[in-house]
Amino acid sequence: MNGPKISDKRWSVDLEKRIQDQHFNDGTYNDRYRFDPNSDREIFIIDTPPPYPSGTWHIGAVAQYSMIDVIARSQRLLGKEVRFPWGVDRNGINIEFTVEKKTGKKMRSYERAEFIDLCKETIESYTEEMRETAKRVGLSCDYENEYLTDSPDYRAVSQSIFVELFKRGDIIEDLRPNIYDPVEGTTIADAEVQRINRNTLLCNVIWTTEDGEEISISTTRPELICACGVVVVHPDDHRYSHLIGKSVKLPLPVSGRDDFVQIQAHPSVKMDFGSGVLMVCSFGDQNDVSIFRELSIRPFVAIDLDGRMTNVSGPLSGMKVVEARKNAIETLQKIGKIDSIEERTQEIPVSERGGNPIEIILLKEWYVRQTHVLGRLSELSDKSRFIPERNRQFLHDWMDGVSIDWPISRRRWYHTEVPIWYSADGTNIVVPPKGVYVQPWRESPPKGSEVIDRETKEIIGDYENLRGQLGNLIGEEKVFDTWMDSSNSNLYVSGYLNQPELFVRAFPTSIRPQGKEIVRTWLYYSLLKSALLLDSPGFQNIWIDGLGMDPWGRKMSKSLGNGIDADSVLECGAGGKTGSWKIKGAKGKQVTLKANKIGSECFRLWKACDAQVGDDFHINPEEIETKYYGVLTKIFNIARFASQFDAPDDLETPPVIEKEDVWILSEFESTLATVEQSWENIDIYSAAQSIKNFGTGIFPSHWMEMSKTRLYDGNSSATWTIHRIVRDLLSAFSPICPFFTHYLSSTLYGFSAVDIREFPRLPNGCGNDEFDSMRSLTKALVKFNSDIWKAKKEGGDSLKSPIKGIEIPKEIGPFRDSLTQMHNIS
RNA sequence: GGGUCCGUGGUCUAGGGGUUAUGACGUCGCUCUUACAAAGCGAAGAUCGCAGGUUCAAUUCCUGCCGGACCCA
Repeated sequence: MNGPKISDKRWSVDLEKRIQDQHFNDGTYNDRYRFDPNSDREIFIIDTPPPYPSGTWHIGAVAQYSMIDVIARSQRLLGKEVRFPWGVDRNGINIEFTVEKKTGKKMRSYERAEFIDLCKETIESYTEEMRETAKRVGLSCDYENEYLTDSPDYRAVSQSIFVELFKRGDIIEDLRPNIYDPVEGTTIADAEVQRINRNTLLCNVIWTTEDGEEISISTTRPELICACGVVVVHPDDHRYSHLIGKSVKLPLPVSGRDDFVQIQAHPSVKMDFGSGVLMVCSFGDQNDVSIFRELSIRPFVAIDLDGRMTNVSGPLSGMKVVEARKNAIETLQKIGKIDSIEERTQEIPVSERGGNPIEIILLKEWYVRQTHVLGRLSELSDKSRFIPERNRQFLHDWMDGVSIDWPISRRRWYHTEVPIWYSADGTNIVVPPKGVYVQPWRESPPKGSEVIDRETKEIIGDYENLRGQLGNLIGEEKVFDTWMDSSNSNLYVSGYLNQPELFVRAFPTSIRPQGKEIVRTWLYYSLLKSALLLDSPGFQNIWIDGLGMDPWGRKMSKSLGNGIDADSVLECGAGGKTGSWKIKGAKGKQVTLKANKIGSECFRLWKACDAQVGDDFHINPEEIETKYYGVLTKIFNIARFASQFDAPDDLETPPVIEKEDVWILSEFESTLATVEQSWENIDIYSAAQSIKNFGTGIFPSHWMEMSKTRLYDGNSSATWTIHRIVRDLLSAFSPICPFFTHYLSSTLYGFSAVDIREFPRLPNGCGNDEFDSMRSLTKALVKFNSDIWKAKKEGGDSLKSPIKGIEIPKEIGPFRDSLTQMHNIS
């Protein structure tokens, strides 16, 4: 017996940072966490969500990533060969907006190449910050093999998948009404539309029928009267049944079209909205689009790509939509066609990224066909396990609502290019070969490209041979929706195209961890890709976590002012610096939260212990500290206590084990079994709870107190037991607190808990046959100890003071000597 | 309007048809015991949102309502 091997008196954030520095810089990092695709072990690939760098990393997101790391480390602990990739999603309109904002110039005022360079530079600096935070929170990713979605490598895979799907006919080009953001000048997908409440003017406009009857039609979009193709009423609405079949005159002047439209019946009309008569315009909203399609009415293009009114609107032509609306109302008022105007709040669709009211515009775009595979997709997704199971519903809800194909082309720049060239006459197209990244807007097709008939999709031949017949090629200028790239992540990390041998072993990808808010996009599109390309489920496990909320249960957001920066929590307590957060609450209240020390280990422990997967979790730094820092202190001190007794050389072969130790070993074995099963089930919460309960509960409070005398006497059974338990407990705990357990296990046992590749279980010879009967004594033992503690407390005695007249219950008789000494019973 | 989840001591939370409902934080009291006061031990504190129903038995299952959060239309 010596002094404790651990010099630090307690766990601290500074110690944590020292360990981290060493961990990342002593040259062992890559060996530890590298993925070996040729390993004989079971392959476990994690489709890490590639984060989008935007300056600050939200604490809720970091919490989620730290749990993905727990999954990675726990699977390694179970002996699997884990690929935990570090990818960064860098395509997209976000970074374009950032650059526009920073420079004060809109994208289209730049040369395309120059703008792309600016985006790349800007996003690189954000990416660097993000890497640091990832390391700080302990993500054991393969940083050496980082992938970036805007790299030629990754984009080549995206483009190859596009070409593959195009050849199969699953990607088509078509002129269809599309959701369009006129301010940013690009098409967007259904999934990118958001609804916000806004005050609008509902105008009741007077229209006159061919018979001279006046009817009132309510609309919030009078500027679209010029695009009206039909006026509809509900078939059951007796007020208007006599009008069905009649014509009605448009109340505003138009040009180049008939100014009468027919009145028809349609069940989609809400009888109690306004007057119950509805004008249907191309393309006012999704309902308008479907009525046009249903009644096969020829659409009028009323709004152009710049968001201006076209010729059909007569005097409004050339005006922006908002201006045209104002003008239309004025005109209608002047000619006495306004019955009334009321202000009301209305939900209007806006683009998620730009926040601009969207329009529906007829455009030629590229689409991934999806409506035809929804049934199959649903079947395939049933083969994936959802964690938690109930979150499967989010996917089904979204799939139930999918009714149109996915438009994947965008009129932006910092994205993957649609890899297509058109022949001069437009009848043929050229596509690049597999695995080559191309930028058709500024380069010619590379060697190995193919010429395909644009209509039949038949392959005509090699570009090299046919180039003379194609005329001057026109490169496609459009790019992919970013989801088109990110929805390939699981294919990419599982080796699709680049590592075919691995891909056979590794697909479907072991696990997709993600937040529930992107089920309709990232998850859905990924599953769609796997279904179309491979007719396969895509994932074995889909782990869907809840969202990080503020301490009052509201979503954290910039606009609410209730966000918490990740670094402020991770660095809280480093160098003596404390943390303080001003958070806006409901009704203008503001609260200041304070904490002295948190750091990554405490933060991870909190997230692992505090909420079941799938539940939204409240983030309150004060609570993280008060509830979980003490747990680290406790376990730290247990290890420190153990370290003063020399560990037996052989922790594999038990000596003769005494009753007290058989008892705690039986409890420990049961804990280990639960933890192993929980790690197998990807159930972080249960694993964390079991470890915490054992490690801060009966082990120190009951067994250690009961065994102190024997430990100080150098009893071999007690010494073996304490070291075996501490050693294995640290291993089992290492996925949650890797730096903490790394430090303690290295100091005590000369190896790191994070390197264990076989889940620890107790050997034979620990009295295993008696485990069940011993474990049944726990309740009585705990009760006996509590009673004595209580009695001493009530008598005002200290715990070490002697106590008389205590009868040790028969069933815990085997522990008589230990208990007598522990409580100083005389 | 639809979906999902939630409503359990002051706060957060576990559980789940059947003894005195789990744990944590906070509160209070005691204790510096050869690991730990940035700790330990103990105590008080809950008609398990409301109203019905099923059942021998409901906090748990069902229905409705109320309240909250998120997602979607």
